[in-house]
Amino acid sequence: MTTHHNISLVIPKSTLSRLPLYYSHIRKMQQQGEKYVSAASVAQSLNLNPVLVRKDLSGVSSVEGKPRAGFEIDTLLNDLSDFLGYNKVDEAILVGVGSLGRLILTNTEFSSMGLDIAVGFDKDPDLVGLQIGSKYILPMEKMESYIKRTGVKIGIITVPADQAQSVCDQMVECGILAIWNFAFTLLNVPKGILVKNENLPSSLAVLSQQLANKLNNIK
Amino acid sequence: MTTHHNISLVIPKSTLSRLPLYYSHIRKMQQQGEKYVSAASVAQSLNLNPVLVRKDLSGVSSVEGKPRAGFEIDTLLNDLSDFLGYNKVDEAILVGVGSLGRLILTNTEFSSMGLDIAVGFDKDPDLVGLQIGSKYILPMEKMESYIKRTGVKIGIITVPADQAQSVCDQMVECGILAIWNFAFTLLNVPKGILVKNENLPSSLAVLSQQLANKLNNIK
DNA sequence: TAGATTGTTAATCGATTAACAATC
DNA sequence: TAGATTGTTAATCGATTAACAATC
Repeated sequence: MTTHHNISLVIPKSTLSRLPLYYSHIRKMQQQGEKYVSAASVAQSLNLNPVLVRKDLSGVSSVEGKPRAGFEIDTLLNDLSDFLGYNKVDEAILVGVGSLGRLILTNTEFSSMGLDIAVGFDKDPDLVGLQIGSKYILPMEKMESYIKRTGVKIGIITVPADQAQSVCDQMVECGILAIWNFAFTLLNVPKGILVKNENLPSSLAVLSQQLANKLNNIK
Repeated sequence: MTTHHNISLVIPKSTLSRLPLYYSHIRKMQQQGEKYVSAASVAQSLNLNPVLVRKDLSGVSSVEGKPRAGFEIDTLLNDLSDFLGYNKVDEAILVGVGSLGRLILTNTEFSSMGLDIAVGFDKDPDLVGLQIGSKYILPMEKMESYIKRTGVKIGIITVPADQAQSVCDQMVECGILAIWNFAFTLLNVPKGILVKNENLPSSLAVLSQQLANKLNNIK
């Protein structure tokens, strides 16, 4: 007996972070004309433990996989994109239109993944009014009314570290519920507000320390 | 009895990824003229469990913290930057001088964290020969000889996903040992090669799914 | 001294992996 | 049928948290 139809199934974060990888890999197979895909083959291609992939997929697939064959690709991709919210678009705002902010604003990939960054905000008057890609830059003073009017729930922070907390506070005050933080600082938020930190220095630390250990032959 | 002097102490990845945060927070306190810092206060400022911070710090500090006072800031910062390799500079090369590649190439923060990106490589002849910030762009054909001549061990991949594996293979072939991958794809590498993936779509998936759950009141 | 803070040991929690029966 | 693949249950592993004695 299996539990299906992802209703109220709690999917762990770790699984969630692998789903986009599965999606893009399986998408590629679909484009190559494949009709079926097995968890086993996905595991092999992505260098993951097969049990892990089976468990992940069985958590999101609306139908059981068929022994020997695997999953029907069309159905599985549909379930994955449903699950990842690629089918319904979330709006977001971005604050801090420096080089990183610009990069994110103009990246078209996000929209295919269900995130539409509606506008950018910046305090620099020289930037205000400009159009970056197809996105307008508004002054910080308009953020509050914008959030309240549109009900947007996701905020992206790409300001320097020392301004991040204050931007964050403003966002939360106005009703933002989820924050994607690219500033190198941890944010203090009230309980219930979601924060995802994108922390390059931390990643770098892990990598270079591991390399140092390796070179020192400290297993 | 305490175990100290981080000699061959294995520090878990999770700890490692928090150290840069500690460093930058404690650095700030130093600049404000503080002499001592307690694990407890760091924990509170960064919204972390105090036991976690104590354990992390006791793993890297060369001296014991003093009950009631905490750690002497100067010593602790020194230990942290030693540990994180901020004192000795690692060289790296970057392949793929698109907008993200450029951003990383010109980011001066990395050099203060012990990573010096020496040159960029790109296959686009229009980019080759250019100087981005202070860094030169070389043609892909020169990568092999560059790596072999300089003995550089870290490679940064900022090419599109469909070219990432081939760039990775070339790097490994030439002797790169650690790869920082910004392309949205998992890389296949021989055992023993370190890879750190910087995966924005995965982060986004986690965040937006959590938000969706929250909005649906599915606890 | 009293109490804040330390470092350690044990308990808990969550995610991954191993083992295995079921099935096309 | 035989064997590849499935989904599940139990074991393992690693990281976080709780409890506590030691100390300035």
